[in-house]
Amino acid sequence: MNFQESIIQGIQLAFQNIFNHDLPLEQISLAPTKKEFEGSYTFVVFPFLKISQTTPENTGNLIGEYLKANVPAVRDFNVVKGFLNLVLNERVWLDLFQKIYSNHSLGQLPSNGQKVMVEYSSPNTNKPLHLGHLRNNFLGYSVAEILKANGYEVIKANLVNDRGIHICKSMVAYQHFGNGETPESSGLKGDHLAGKYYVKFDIEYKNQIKELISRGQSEEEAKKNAPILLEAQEMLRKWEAGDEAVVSLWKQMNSWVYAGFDATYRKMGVNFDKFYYESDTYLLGKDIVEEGLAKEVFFKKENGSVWVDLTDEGLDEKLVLRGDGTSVYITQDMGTADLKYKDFQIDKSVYVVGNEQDYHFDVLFKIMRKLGRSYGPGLYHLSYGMVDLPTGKMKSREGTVVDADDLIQEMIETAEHHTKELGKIEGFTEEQAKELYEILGLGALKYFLLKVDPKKRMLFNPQESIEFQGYTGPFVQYSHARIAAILRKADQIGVDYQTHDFSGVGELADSEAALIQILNDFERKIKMAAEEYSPSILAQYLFDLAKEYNRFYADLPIFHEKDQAIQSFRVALSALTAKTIKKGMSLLGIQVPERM
RNA sequence: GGUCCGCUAGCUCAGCUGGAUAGAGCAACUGCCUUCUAAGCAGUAGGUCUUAGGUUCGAAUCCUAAGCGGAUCACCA
Repeated sequence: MNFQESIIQGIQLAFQNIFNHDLPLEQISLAPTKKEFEGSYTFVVFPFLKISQTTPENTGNLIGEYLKANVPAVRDFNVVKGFLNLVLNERVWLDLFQKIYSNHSLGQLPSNGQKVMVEYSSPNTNKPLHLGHLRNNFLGYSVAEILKANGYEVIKANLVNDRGIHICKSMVAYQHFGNGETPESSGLKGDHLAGKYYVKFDIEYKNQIKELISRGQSEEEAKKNAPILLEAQEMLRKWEAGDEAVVSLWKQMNSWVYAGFDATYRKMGVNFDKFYYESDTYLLGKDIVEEGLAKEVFFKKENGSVWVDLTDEGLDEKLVLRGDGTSVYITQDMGTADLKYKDFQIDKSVYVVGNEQDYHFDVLFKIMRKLGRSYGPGLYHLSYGMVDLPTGKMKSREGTVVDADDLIQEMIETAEHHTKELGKIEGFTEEQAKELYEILGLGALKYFLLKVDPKKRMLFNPQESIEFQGYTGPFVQYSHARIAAILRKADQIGVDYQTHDFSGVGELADSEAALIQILNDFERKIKMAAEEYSPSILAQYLFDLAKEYNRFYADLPIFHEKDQAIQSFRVALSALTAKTIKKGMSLLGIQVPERM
C-alpha cells in the first residue's frame, strides 16, 4: 500500500470512528495542495458536511487530528475553510524517492498484450511537406511512443496518397514545362520539384480559365473545360488503364518525391514500420460493399449506387459505392481498415488526421462497427486542429504555406544564432556544435507544436512564435544539460549517488519535497497522455518538472553542501530528474543535450 | 439551413473532468552571476473566464439560449 492509499484509508476510518459512517473509498480523493498553502495533499470536506453535521472547519480539524494520530505518513495538518491540507512525514518522501530511483524501467509500463496501429503523416506525393504536416508527424510519432510506454505493441503506419488527380496535375505540367528537369540537374529536392510543377499547373490552369472566359464562356464552364485540366483527367484515366508511358512518368516522379520525403522524415526524426500506398489500396473495399449489402447494413438505390443509412446514429445517408460501380473515398478506407487488421491483427487503430475529416471518420467507424468488426471499438480518429498563420489559413495553391524543410532549417539557424550569442560553444568541435543546433532547433519546433492540445487549432507566428526561453523545448533541454554538468562533476569528484540508502538524510527542504512529489507524477502523466492521445499533457508536465528543478537548483547548494548524505541525495535527486526529463522528452520525439 | 468544434491577461496557451484569492510563457517593469551552466531564479503589474439565464454549499468547468469565429454536410479526394 502506498502512502496515498494509506491516507485515503485513514480518512475512511476517520469517518467510521468519528461520524459512524461508512464512506466508500471511491468517494475519497486527494488533490495536490495549492502552492500558497502549507502541505502537499488536500482533502476537500465540503461534500461530506451532511455526514459530519458540523462546520467545514470542525470537520477538517476532526479528520486531521485522526489522521495525525493514526496515519504515520501524516505529520501535520491545517484547515483553511473546507480544505484539509496534509503535511507529510519526511520519511514518506524519502521512501518514495528511493522507490522511484531504483525503478529500472522508469517511464515504461509493462506490456498489456495489445497491439495498436498509429497511422500518421500520410502525405500526397504532388508537393512537399508543410507546417500542417509537421504537426501531424510530430503528433503521430509522439502518440505512438506514448502508447509504447503504456505497454502497447505499436505499428507506425504511413498511408501514402500516391495516385489521383492531384499527382496527374504535377505530371501534366511537368510534361509541358519540365524540359527533362531532374532533381540532379536542378539541385531541387524531389518533392520540391514535384511541387514546383503542381504550382505551374495551377498558374497555367488559371490562365486558361481567363482565356476561355474572355472568349465568352462562363466561369463555371471555363473551369471545367480548361485544356490542361482535361489533360490531367485524361492522364488519370490512362494511369488507371495501366498506360505504360504514364505509369513510367508516375513512377519516375514519385521516386523523386520519396527521396525528398525520406530526407525530411530523417531530419524530423520520425519513422514508420509499414508503408501503405493508395495505388495498391484504392480498389479495395468493394467486397465489403457486397458484405454490407448481404448483411443489410447497406442498401442499393434504383441507379445501382450503394448507401448506408446512418440517420439512427444522428448522421445522414452516405454513399459507399457509385452507380457505375466505382469506388469513392470511403470505399477504399473500409478496405484499408480490413487490410490493416489482416496484416497485423490489431486491437486498436489510430488515425492521425486533421479535424476537417471528422465527419468522414465518424461515418467510417460507424460503418465498421455496424459490420461487426472486432477492431471496431478500437478505432480512433486523432483529430487535430489546423495550424493557422497570422495571415489566416495556409493554402498551398496561393503560396501561403510554410514549407517544412525551410522551417526546420530556419529553426536550426536560429538555434545556432542564439547559442553563439550566449557564447556557449566553448570546447565543442564543429560537428558537436552542429549536432547541438539541430537538437535545439528541432526541439523548439516540436515542443512548440506539441505543447498545445491536439484538438485545438493553433496559431503559428513565424516572426515571434518560437522562443528559446520560458515554456519551450530548449528550456527543458537546458535543465537537462544543467543536470548533466552536475553529474559529470559528481563523477569527477567521486560523489556516490548510485546509493539507494538515504537514511542519513534528515529534514527535507520544501523544494526537495516538491520535486519528489512531481517526479512521482511521471507515470500517471504517461497514462493520462495515452488515454487522451495528448502529448501536450507530457509537454506541460516536463515544463513543470524542469521549473521545479530549477527552483531547487537555485535554492539549495549541492557541492557546497557539507553533509555528505545530503549531498549525495541532492545529486541523486538531480540524476532522477535528468532521467525523467530524458525519457519524457523522448516520448515527444525530442532529444536532450548533455551540454548546451 | 443541419451537425460538430472553439471563445480564459495586450499576445500564445494551461486549468487534473464541480472546489481555496482563475494559472504559466511571451511582451512591460524590479532585483539576483568572485559559489554547481543567468537559455536560469525571485518579484511587480495585467481578468466581468464572450453574453444572459439555470442546476447547488460552491460554476471558467455541467444544462439552456444568444453572439462571434471556424470546420463539415458532393456519385471530390
